[in-house]
Amino acid sequence: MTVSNRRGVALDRVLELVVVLGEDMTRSLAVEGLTASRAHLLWELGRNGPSTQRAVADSLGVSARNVTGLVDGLVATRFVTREPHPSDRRATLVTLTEHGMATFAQLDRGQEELAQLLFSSMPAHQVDAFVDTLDHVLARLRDQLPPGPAGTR
Amino acid sequence: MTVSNRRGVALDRVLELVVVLGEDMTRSLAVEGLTASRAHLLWELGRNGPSTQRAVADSLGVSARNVTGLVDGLVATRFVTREPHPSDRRATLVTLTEHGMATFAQLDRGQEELAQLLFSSMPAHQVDAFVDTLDHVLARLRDQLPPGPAGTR
DNA sequence: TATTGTTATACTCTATAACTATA
DNA sequence: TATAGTTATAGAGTATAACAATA
Repeated sequence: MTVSNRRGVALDRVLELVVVLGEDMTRSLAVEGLTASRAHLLWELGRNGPSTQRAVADSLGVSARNVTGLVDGLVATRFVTREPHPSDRRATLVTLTEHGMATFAQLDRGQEELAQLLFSSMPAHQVDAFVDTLDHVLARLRDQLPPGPAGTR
Repeated sequence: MTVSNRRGVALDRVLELVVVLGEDMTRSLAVEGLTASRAHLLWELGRNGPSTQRAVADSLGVSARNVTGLVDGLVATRFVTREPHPSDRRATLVTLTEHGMATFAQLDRGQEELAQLLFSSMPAHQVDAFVDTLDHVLARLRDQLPPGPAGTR
């Protein structure tokens, strides 16, 4: 441990959680044939329905060019299709295929299962206290952050 | 929120923390002229001292080829140098420059400051309870994980 | 023979800038 | 004139495989 006091230990644990959770999700997604970025896009489509690439770029907080590449990849792997926009011939509506919708549902179920795995054996009051502490930490982080644009969500 | 119950909320907060903390660290590192991967390498050197690329590859859990590239980048930006290994002429010792050492010290200080920012206004018992909960969550995640190699730390 | 690090090659994610088609 | 999405170009991170130098 680099920081030896109580608060340093807390931060160390948080950073460890970031690493372990990231590895866990990357592994799960790879099984579905997805990368983290593509899964994020798929997730937005599952929540918002068919979307223009512009809307996707804004919600993910990445460049339009990047979205072109991500959609190319998801089209090649049959998760989404590009459909014509009904009223704007410049735009395309990125749309989940059956496979894409099924995968979205599966990711959603996986998240529920993960929540159960992590917290099911914990008493409600402890979960609530944990959430309160996380809210506190998130508020501190946001206070420090620049008021810039940054991807929503 | 996709999961509406108490435990789903807890997981949502954790995932949010992962995102926000990741953005915060990426921003801080960019100021120093580092990427996350290069900072990770620099961190290992700061903790372990001069190391062969093979040792670095093992501690980061990445390929030897990747380390060649990361070290190339850190050499170009003057954070490290490649020094001959005293007894093995195949190997190089990746070594922090003065600038690299100063940057490592600064990252270390930054982590302490972050710990203070996040937890200083919190009573000790709450910090302890938070750490206990994180330990519980980490244990659950590890139980589920494959016993594979994976990068340490 | 085995190991260290490189070159060769390839894929993903990311960005900016220039350009086409359409609003 | 402004917007949606593509092509062109570029850099970082990642990987495997083949290879050279050395152990």
